[in-house]
Amino acid sequence: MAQTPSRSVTISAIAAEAGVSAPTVSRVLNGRGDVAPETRERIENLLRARGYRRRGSRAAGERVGLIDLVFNDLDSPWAVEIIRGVEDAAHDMGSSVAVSAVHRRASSTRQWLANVRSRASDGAVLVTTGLGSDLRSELEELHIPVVVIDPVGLPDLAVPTVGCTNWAGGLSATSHLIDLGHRRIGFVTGRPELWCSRARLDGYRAGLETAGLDLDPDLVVPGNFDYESGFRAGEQLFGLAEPPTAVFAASDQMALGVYEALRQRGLRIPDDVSVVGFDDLPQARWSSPPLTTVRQPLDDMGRLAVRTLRRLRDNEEIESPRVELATELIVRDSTAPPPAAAGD
Amino acid sequence: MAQTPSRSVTISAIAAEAGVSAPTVSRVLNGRGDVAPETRERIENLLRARGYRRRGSRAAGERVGLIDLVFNDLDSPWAVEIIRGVEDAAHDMGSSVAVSAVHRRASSTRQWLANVRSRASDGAVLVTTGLGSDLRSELEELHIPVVVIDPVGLPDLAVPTVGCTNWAGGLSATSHLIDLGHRRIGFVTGRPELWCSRARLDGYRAGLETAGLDLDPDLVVPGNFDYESGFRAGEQLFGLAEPPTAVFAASDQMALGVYEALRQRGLRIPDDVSVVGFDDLPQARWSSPPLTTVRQPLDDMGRLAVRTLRRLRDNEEIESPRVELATELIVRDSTAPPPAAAGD
DNA sequence: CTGAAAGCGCTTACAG
DNA sequence: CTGAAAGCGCTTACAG
Repeated sequence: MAQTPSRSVTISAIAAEAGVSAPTVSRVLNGRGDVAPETRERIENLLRARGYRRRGSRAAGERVGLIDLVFNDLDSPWAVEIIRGVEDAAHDMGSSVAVSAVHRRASSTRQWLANVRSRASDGAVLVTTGLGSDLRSELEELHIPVVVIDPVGLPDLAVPTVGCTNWAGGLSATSHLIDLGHRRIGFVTGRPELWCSRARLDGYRAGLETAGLDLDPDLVVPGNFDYESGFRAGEQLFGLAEPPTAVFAASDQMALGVYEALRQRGLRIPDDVSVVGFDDLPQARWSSPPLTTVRQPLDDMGRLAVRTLRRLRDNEEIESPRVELATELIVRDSTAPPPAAAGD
Repeated sequence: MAQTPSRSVTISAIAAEAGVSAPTVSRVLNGRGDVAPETRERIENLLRARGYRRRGSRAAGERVGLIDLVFNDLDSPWAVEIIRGVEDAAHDMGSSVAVSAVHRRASSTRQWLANVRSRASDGAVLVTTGLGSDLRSELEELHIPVVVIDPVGLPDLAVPTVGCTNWAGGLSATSHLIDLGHRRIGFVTGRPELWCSRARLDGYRAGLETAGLDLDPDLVVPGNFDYESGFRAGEQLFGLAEPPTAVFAASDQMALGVYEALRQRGLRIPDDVSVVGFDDLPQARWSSPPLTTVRQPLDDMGRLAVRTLRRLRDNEEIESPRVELATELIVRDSTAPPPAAAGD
């Protein structure tokens, strides 16, 4: 897993290997027009294969002072949390953070890679929601160390990954509701194809099991982490003949959707129904009532990712390719004993 | 206002001016120890005065492909909105965005400047909440073009600034409530030292005046844009003998604080009280009920800032040192006719 | 503590 | 379309 030192991947090295002169390679790099198509292709392949990166007059092992932080897109409500952590840790080592979103625009990734190559950086932190493994291999070709932050939890051991304990989080949220006296607890799932969704669901199951409760399949409704899906799930749950007295949503966004569904039905939180989320975005604190939720330490995950990047750069050992930080239940005002039990 | 081309601010130029050799300047730049203190100081001053920036083997006018985006800190709930816009526009011109927070840590700014100098960038977008004009002048010394995004609205003509129409926004929110039939409308102010707060307040005043309503000083309570201050303002307003039927808060955060104050008093939105915010953060859409608010086009402001930066770089004309983008009232579910008027 | 010399990585005319 | 030569911005030994 040690990075190829890439000491001598210079223009002239590439030129020698390609059997051309340095200026020709330079022309290819700078997109000048007048290079024979086949020469260009040969050189381009070589550049990729050898992981060429512009080094200007910098010394071989010198730091650039820049770390790439790559998102799929910047709509994710937790993006800032991660940015903050990454910026903070990077700042401590005198680096800046280049934030990019590679999105939908497919051409985008290509262009972005060209840009990364020309301006160089000391490493990349990828925030994946299925951020293409193709991107990862392309970056590998640039011989830039890569760490993946994975709030959605796809375990991939080919690359160091930072995540959080989704299962334990799901368990603690469920246990909290059970401890309050709830017996019918709804669950709104995350996107089923993501591992974190399964882990949270399994945590919910484990919580019920521990308490000797049966899982009622009607109470598990699918969501995709979005507000809207939470809203629809809420409508479905409270349209049931025997609705739950509490809902655990696998994201804060969905929990807020449940809030709105409850409000529209005239149900009060937590008097009539308790709600728990997952993430602890700032919004959780500012919702009305403030949301009880499972905190995912996104900023710490960002910090750890940067520190891991540094170890990779320095060729130090990485303890484990996958590190999970602890989640923590944050109890606020959206949970209370169920109405029936209140009279007990 | 045209930027000094800084064509020839090279190490050897500085060396010549300082009466030393190039290697000595290089040593100062790289923080090597063995330079006489007074030589070092002389060179450092010169570097600053001439705006030296490392250029490696890049050609004179060549782009670095990096834009700095500087926040005071990354807690501001609108930070991502701006990041998204800046990233988008930068991406379109093949640049990356280096996001930094200079915060409380005072040493920070110095170190950050050193880093900017060594890695270079094509320009800087500062997001100010009173981001020191000292920082701005330091950046000027680096001869990096600077544009200020100012969601809080300090007009400063020394530097190109992008803002939004705070006054018009305040007016439209107030008129909306009046049109619904409200006559007692509370206002929660922003931080009084910021211009945007005054502009929004004046928009509120103008709205009342247009409708021939008197301003009741009891209905104007101070806030500081934060959630907590909104909560306290809500408590104060609804502790009045004659409370308002609607509240216009100068930020979404404060509007959400008002939500919570109302919930705790058992008052319903919009049935009992209408609430309007300002900003249109994503949270506004996800609050319960979804918040009617004045949209501040933060992403567009970011995009415009980048485009202005490019014009500065290319020495093109800037139409105006201060551009204000239009705000827009977004009507959602937190506003309705007042309870009394409902029976009319 | 400082400079003359050599060298590195890259680009820019120029010539064919 | 390509290369030999010159040159630029910077750094690294080396010598004093």
